[in-house]
Amino acid sequence: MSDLLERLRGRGWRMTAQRRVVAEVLDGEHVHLTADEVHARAVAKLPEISRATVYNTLGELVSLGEVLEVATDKRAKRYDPNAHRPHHHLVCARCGAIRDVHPDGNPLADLPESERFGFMVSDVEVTYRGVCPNCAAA
Amino acid sequence: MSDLLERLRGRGWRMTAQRRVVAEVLDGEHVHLTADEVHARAVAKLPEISRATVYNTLGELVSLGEVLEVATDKRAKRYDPNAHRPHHHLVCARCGAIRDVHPDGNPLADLPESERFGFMVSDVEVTYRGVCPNCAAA
DNA sequence: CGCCACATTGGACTTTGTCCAAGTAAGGGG
DNA sequence: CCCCTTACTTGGACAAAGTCCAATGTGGCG
Ligand SMILES: [Mn+2]
Ligand SMILES: [Mn+2]
Ligand SMILES: [Zn+2]
Ligand SMILES: [Zn+2]
Repeated sequence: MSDLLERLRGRGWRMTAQRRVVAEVLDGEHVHLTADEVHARAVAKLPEISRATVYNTLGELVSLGEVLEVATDKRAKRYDPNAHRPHHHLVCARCGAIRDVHPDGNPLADLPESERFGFMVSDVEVTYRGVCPNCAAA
Repeated sequence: MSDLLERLRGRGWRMTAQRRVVAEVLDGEHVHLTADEVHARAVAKLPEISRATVYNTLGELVSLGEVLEVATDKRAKRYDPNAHRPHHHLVCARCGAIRDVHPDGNPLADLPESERFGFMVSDVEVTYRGVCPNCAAA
């Protein structure tokens, strides 16, 4: 994630403690946190960071394409730092656990012309739902 | 949609003016309204209907499987009365217009065992995004 | 018709997110 | 190395979306 910090510096961002902490929180595999979860973890490292700054920073990262917004649950938006490798999501319907997945095939190609209604279709988001091994065992 | 009212009566629902109005509002093709939009249209037909009743009724319809919740935008949930024919959605990124679509192929089959992480995968939701003809013209 | 379990209501409350005016500090120029 | 400019941060007010509840109303059976 320090490459992210490099890229941001390159884009003229001022490097603040707050932005460094948000970037740190968004590091790792299968990370799909809500804004408030990001804030809670950021506060653990930098107690005075505000909710507004977390929202601002996440919004900026999204508009730079460094982080994706995903709508896997129907409540809060989740922020996905894995923006550079296209992927989809597998969500546990019971506990909400989220995994990145890489299905075969190209769902864009599966949408025939007759089903496009004149739209310029550019993107597709696929969410698989099921029950994770943990929840199935319980 | 009067088949819906029949089915509900069969399930022991009391037939109230409010429930009839909500069912009426949810009639038609490509209908994907937010709860507040449902409420606004219901009020036009029955001015004293409350927001709480609209939320209650929508929730009941969803848990009976008569209506689907879809999360095509990242703001309010949308309610989809087309619950009995499986389909996916095509959304305009500019104006939010939503169309039902029926892609070829079965995306569930495209998720290899090695990408299932032990989940029992039962469902998949596909959202295509693009620009509708109207917005492209403007 | 009368009853009562179920349904509806309005408002308070929660969650998620946005906005703003005032204060703070990054970092380039001197 | 310090100062100044300007971008950044902050807390709190506000808004939108949704939940909950005690009081009230009513569908439909007997
Ligand atoms: Mn992801
Ligand atoms: Mn639909
Ligand atoms: Zn689970
Ligand atoms: Zn459009």
